[in-house]
Order: sequence, then structure tokens, then C-alpha cells
Amino acid sequence: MFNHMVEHHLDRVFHALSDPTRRAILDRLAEGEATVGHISGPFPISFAAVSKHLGVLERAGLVTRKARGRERVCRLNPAALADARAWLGFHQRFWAERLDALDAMVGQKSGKPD
Amino acid sequence: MFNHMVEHHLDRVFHALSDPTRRAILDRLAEGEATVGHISGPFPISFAAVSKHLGVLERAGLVTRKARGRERVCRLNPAALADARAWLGFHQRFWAERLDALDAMVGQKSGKPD
DNA sequence: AAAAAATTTAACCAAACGGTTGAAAATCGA
DNA sequence: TCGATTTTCAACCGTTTGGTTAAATTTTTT
Repeated sequence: MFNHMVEHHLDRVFHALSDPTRRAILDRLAEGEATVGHISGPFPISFAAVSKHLGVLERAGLVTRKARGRERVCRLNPAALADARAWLGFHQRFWAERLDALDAMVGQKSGKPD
Repeated sequence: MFNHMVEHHLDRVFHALSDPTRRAILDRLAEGEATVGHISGPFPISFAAVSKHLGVLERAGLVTRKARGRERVCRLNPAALADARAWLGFHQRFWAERLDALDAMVGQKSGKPD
């Protein structure tokens, strides 16, 4: 159902999201587009490190960078979250169903409604 | 709003989900609880490797392992997906809003209607 | 044309990752 | 009790990660 090349893409998206600095960059970027230097400011790591983080985010499709003069303007791509969200949504619902079925089979109603 | 120790937890959940073998283990586990050996079967990697993957999933709270004799029975914990899903849901919505606002602003300035 | 500014790239490092094999620790069946 | 079974743990290995600094690149400013 989900199994396509999406799998490969999910690797990159989930990996990109697994780092707190990168999630902070995304938060920062949610306030509006910004240049690499502008993004880099508040972080206690080097400029180059932030640039590499942006590379990871870009390869995951979460961020786009386009040149404007000597600067690179970074912008969020909310659509890239859709795959990850779909995976989570599907599985969370599916797991819950299966576990409910298991509970029902065991016959011990835990009394937890939907 | 989200920023608590949850951050630290999100690191582990997203990282756990970033590996295709681990996602496959979760898929497998969605069919019902299973022992480590049972899970390990279909995978072309060693038993110990699967055990380590299960450790990662357990530390992320996605899976619980409980002893039953000399076996360990593994089971999904759907609740653990909630945090990740909440993060994604909030951000996806928030990003979309901000970008809509940005588009509207740009549209106003350039006189281009929506 | 030269200097300054914004980014990326390259080379490097320590730590973590995903994998292996083999030994250790429980528990079960004989 | 002894041997087999199930699982983890420990040590190791090559690759990736997240970070650094320094050099290279591109564009703007003077």
C-alpha cells in the first residue's frame, strides 16, 4: 500500500526530523523564509554546520533553497511532511485497531473507548 | 507549546522510524505480538542485529518487550506515535498557514489576486 | 580591480550506527 | 543434571553523522 520508492524517501524525512537542531531550523523557518546566514545566527554552531543541516533538510524535500544574489533563500515545503504524516497516521490507526482486536480476543475489556 | 522533554523523546522516535528494517519490524508487529526469534525470521540479517533494532524501538517507546519464559514477547505501543504525529500535524498546518499568509502578502504587493 | 560578504566544499575528527561473530545468561525439555 | 533453545552482551569493523577549520566560489560594494 505504501511500499514504493516512498520508503527510501521516508528514510530521509524521518532522519532529517530526528535532529533537534534541524527541527529548530524548521521552527525558525516557519516564521518566514530566510537566508542561511539569517538562520545560522541564533545557533551556537558554525555557519558551515548549519549549511550542512540545510543540505539534509533539502535532500529530504523539507526545505528549498534558491539563489538570490550571493545569498540562498530557504523556504519550507510543507508538502514533504505529508508522506511521513500519512505513514504515521495509517500505522497509528492500524496498530490501535489490531491491539483492540487482540484485547477483544483475550476477552478483557479495558473499558477504553475511542 | 511542544517544547518540553518531549524534544528529547522526539529525537529517539524519529530516529527509530528512519530505518527501513525497523519500520518493517513495526509492520510485522502490527499483525500481532511476536517473540524476537519469530520477528527475526524473515530478515536477512543476524538475530543479534534484530535484537538491537528492537532495543532502539523499545528505547523510543514504540515497542514493549516482556519476558515469557526464555522468550521475549514484543508488542507495539501505538501511543508512542502520538507525539511524533502531533509534531508533524501541528507543523504541517502551521507551515501551510504561514506560507499562505506569505503568498497573500506577496499577492497584495504585486497586485496579483489570489 | 580589489576587498568584503555569503555560501559551499574539502579535509579532518570523535562519536554513533548498523552490521558481524562469539561468549554469556536464562530457561526449557530430556 | 545436561544439553538445547532463546536472547542479550561484548568486542570489533567499516560507514555515516555532526561538528570543526580553512580554502574555494560567487556576488556585491567601493
